Amino acid sequence: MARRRQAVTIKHVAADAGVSLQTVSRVINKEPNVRPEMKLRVQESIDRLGYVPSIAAQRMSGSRSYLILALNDRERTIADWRGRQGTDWVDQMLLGGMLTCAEHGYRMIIELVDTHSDHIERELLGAIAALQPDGVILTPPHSENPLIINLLHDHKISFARIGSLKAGPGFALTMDDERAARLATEHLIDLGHRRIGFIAGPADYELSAWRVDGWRASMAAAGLETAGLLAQGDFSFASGKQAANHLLDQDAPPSAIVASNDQMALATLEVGRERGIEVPRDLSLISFDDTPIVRFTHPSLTAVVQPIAEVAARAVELIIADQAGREVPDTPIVVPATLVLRNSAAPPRSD
Amino acid sequence: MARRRQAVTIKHVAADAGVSLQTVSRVINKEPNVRPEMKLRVQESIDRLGYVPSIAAQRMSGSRSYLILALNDRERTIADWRGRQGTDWVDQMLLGGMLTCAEHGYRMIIELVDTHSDHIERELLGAIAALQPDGVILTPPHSENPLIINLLHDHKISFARIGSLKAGPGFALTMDDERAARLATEHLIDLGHRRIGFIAGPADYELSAWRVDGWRASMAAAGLETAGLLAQGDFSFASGKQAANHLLDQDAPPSAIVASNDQMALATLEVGRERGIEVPRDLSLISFDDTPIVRFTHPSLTAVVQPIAEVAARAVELIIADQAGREVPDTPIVVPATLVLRNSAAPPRSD
DNA sequence: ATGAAAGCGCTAACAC
DNA sequence: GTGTTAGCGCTTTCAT
Repeated sequence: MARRRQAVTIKHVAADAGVSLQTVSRVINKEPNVRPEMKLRVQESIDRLGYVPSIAAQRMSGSRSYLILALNDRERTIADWRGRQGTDWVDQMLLGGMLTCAEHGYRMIIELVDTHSDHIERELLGAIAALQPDGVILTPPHSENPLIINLLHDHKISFARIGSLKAGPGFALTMDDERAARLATEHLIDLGHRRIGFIAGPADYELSAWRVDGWRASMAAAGLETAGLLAQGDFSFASGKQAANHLLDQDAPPSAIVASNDQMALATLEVGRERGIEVPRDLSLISFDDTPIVRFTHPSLTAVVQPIAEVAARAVELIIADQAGREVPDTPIVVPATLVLRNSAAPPRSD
Repeated sequence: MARRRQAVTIKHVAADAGVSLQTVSRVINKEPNVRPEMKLRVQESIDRLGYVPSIAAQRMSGSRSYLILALNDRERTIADWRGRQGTDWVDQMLLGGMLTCAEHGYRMIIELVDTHSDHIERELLGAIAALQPDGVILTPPHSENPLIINLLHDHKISFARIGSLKAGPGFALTMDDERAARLATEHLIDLGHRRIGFIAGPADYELSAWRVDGWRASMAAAGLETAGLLAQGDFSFASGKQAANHLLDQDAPPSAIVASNDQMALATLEVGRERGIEVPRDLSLISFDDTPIVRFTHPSLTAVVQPIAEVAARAVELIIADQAGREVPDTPIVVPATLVLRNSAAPPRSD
């Protein structure tokens, strides 16, 4: 409504310090070719006047926008928010990403995009045109979407791909899902389990396959069968119930199950309850994600912890380093997941 | 790094449609004085070219920034994120706020500010200067902070105060905490409780007092004592334990307790467990907030549900309406909290 | 109803 | 090392 102009502009600072706009600009952007005393004088004026550069104006004249976009899947994110099941993926992204942004004078903006929509391109172009972000963070299931990757690459926008191993444009960051699945599986093997079931995530998440790979690898290394022990889920509670029932309906049901996410683990817990199977006495259970609620279920769940905040922080650092023209590694950054032991995994019943 | 210019600008559209910049601008901003046919022609060019206005440029020339800032308390928000206790305040703000923003072509940016710091003013001015937001949403405990309110008012920025009843600059929105506390208290009274304890929140949150008021009012209306039944907490788990112990140490301990937030309710539950007091058999418990975890505790908690998403959505609508010069109500918007019954409240033991 | 010109705050390119 | 100039993409005036 109100005609709002910047109260203190670079002009005011320049006048106050008795220098040219350019010199002020140089000080702001920490550019060379300013005598220390000049720099000091300008900085004093800036502080005294409380001057803060306008991002819009900076962006207009072709410099950075100091904005980093974090892309998340619209459908799933909204469903998580609505469902209020404690999924704190976005919060952890903000914790790691936003705080790291702030350290460098950047801001992070959460942006939701449709996975399956064909106007994903239009959506993204719209966001880019409107905001002109300096960088973009891709999260599963978008991290290896060729449409998005090419678009970002063509626009010469720095971007990070969380949950990806692929080389190519953009920085890959991974929590090493394959290793995480091995961690979980091996823990169960160590406890004495021989038949360990696995509930997989949906195929449009690359990490789903990696987790299955990890489980397969551990089983193979221990000389254990996997036939009939893999069930397909889609990360939803309903699919988890179906998968758990499928596994437990077998003639030789598993004595332990690893679920690819918390919702499906919760579903497995409920299926157990329905069937009179007690966890962990009759069935051991390990989940992926370690969202808050799994600490409050009965029993609390042994789980794979995803270091989302840490990964988001690293992603932001990579983008900013790239923006600054600094060298960035071109191999995937690995921030390994860990296993937290709680009360849902125990040795199998010796019957 | 890369010199990134807008791919498609208003100029391209103007050229493509064979009209002046001004006409395109008018179409974009839905201004009057454009013949329908012109409008159509321009719109076609816009669609074909995939043109999206640059927020930075719009902002530069003195119009809106289409940015709304959601201010949250830095310390508490970060603690919540780190603690991973399932607090989903920010998520619910995003759910209601961001989606409503999107409907109107706005974006929401989460901003953290220090409550107690004296550079709160500098911080806020910095955010305003850098981002030039069209609106700001204040959340407790900032909703009635005179420093912030005056600053925003002086800058003629539309703002909403969530969890406030005060008239004055900015739009007040409330979940009617007083009524919510009555709801909880009366439910316990209806169950037959006579001695109902209350664990209050910290004084720097206005809503803390309102909740106490509600409890007092209900108790008084039912002719019940409140002496010795009020304990002070600060929303932390630790303070909740202390408060619960204090209440239960009395000669005539309460048979029911209302806690001003989930953490303190959880703490009360734990204190009960430590003292061999079973909920709800020996002690009924109602919590405020209804964050995800209280559905998974044993027993699950009867709780006051805060319609945060709804309030955030309304706040955004008010700001946008104000921006558009539309009339906005100057009385507080009330989005009442509700009570969800679970398993932590039952009739008192008849001993 | 439409167009032309001026300028928003800042930086890049080029002078000095 | 520092200043000057010319835009960036858009919305305001103000003409027509």
